[in-house]
Amino acid sequence: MTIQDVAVLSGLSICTVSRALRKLPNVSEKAQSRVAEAASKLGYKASAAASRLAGGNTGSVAIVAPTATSWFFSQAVEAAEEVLGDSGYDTVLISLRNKATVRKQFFADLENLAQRVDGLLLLNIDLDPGELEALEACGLAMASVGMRNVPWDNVGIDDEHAAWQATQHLLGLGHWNLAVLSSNEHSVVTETPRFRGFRRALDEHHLTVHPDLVVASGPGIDDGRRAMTELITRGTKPTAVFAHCDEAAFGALTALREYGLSVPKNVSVIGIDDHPMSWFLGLSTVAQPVADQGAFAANLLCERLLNNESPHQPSNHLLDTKLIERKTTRHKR
Amino acid sequence: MTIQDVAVLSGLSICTVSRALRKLPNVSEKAQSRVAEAASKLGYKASAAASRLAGGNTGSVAIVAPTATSWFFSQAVEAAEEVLGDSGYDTVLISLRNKATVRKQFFADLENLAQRVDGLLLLNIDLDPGELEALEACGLAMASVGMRNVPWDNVGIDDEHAAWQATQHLLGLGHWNLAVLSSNEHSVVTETPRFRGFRRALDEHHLTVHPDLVVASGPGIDDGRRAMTELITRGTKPTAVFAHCDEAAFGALTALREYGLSVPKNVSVIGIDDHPMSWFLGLSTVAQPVADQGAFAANLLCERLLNNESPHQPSNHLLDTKLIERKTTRHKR
DNA sequence: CTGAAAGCGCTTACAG
DNA sequence: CTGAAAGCGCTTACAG
Repeated sequence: MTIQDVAVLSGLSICTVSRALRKLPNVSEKAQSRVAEAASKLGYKASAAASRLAGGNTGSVAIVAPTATSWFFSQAVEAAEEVLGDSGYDTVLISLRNKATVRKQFFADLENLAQRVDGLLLLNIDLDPGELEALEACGLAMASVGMRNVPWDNVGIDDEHAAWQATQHLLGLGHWNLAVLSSNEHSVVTETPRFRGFRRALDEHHLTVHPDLVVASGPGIDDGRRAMTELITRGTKPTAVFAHCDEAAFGALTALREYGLSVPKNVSVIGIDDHPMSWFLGLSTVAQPVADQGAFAANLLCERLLNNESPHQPSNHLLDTKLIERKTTRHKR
Repeated sequence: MTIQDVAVLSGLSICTVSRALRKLPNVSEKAQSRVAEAASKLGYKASAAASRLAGGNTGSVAIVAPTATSWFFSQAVEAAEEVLGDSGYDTVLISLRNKATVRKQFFADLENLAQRVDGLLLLNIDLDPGELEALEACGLAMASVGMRNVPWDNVGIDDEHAAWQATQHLLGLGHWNLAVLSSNEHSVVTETPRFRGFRRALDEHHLTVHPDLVVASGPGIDDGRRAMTELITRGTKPTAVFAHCDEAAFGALTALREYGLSVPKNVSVIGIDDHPMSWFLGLSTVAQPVADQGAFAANLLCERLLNNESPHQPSNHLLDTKLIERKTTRHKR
């Protein structure tokens, strides 16, 4: 079935039908409703291929994630896929698989991708200048989750505040000897937002960050375990530790257990995320709304796709995070 | 850039170029290599839209999953996406979000989907007869993971054997008072393969399944916890429990802890899957290769897509599972 | 083995 | 507000 069938049934030209279907201006209400009726009677849906070829849209958008296997990305992706689907878009999934080669290839292929999709939803991709440039050059509509200083709509959380909430919780419990498992990207020159939040909370209590109590940790359980082990073998004795994410906190829990330290009796532990396993493990944490971030960003992208004529200021939306006290944090004795 | 550019550069007609690019027969080697050279020099890639419209392929395949958020599906999806990408296909993700309405809509829209993709990779979808029919009618190439008795290539594991391995492990440890957290789909009339494996292992030891020791459990942590709690409050005293999947086992672990029962001292616990958290929690389990299943099925689908002329017998590939002893199973005292 | 021509189903100026 | 015509970039018979 083609647009021709709809044209015949509605008694109008395919050209008018085409316009009516896409709700373009300059179509009489009468024509509009006749077309809508005919189309729905026929169950007609325009061929994506034909419409694309003729200069229209592809009807699909790509979601690009550093990896598709982490709980964070799989939830964000599913939520985004839902809103995209509701707006009639197919979701093409592109995982960079945490590999530099895959990533490089993605950016090299961007121009080709641009002819297959209408927009890009980027999830937590740390862009270097060349990549940013390639993205801007490809002409696709964009939106992102968890990115900073990008020239398109973004949604995320206030990482500094989340870290502040976690740290403040520990401080409020009477702890003052705090360790931090800080993300790998952290360094003396470029503090991560979460580290900044940690430090700010200490500042407010007139405490200073002790260098011996900050240790780098990747985002995985193993990473957290290794970091915590290093902390313990250093001989420093924090009474509480703030891990930059829940999985790192899980690892810290393991290391603590391995060294016979009891949580929360000897040491309190808190993370950020509210990973699905955190409830199960009783981990105190600061929850971030993952599905909401994906859905919100997808909505922004859809809006952008619908009226791409109107240039607008890129917006940055920060969703609320929330402290969740469970069993790994306790008042200092 | 279009096929015309390649034609000019190679000094051949677009028609020959088209054939050469798709490696169709009846193209001289000389033409073939000239075209290949010109195309690579230009970085040419055919427009998916045009090629689709002209009766060719869409260059994309859809992966359909009951949900995209579980570790199993996100791993299978990522692995499949990798092999599809390597074969030049875009992956469109469709999550049924565990919802009947979404599922219904998917099947209703199948005909439209069929014009947007070349093939379907189905992950663990339990088909009713009508759905199977719709799938066969849509004319797409197909392959699946974890499905039974389907008229297309499938890859999975031998569930009965995996359950047998887990149960046999418990039995080998001297346990004979075994409980089972069996999947919800299990009933007296339709035993699940995993339950069958459990029963067969008992049979081989001349043991019988005690009805009081089998309890239904969904696949989630909560489900497992509820099921284990029921078992405990029933007053039955198994010395070992086999959970049909790791997450249910996690829940069982929680319930056991809540009732002051120590694992593995009082009770041994084993699951199936080797969930990413199982290592962390020390759960004994029977590992199944998840990424491999996704990748394998994707490969079968690609093969099918390449030579769709040759009709072939649907194959069913069962990948190996492997017992992993960790800390939740121990010899009966 | 190769090429000229028609056509896939839309959209986009351009007239009216 | 509406329609006739051209064209998007390929593939597919059909000749040669």
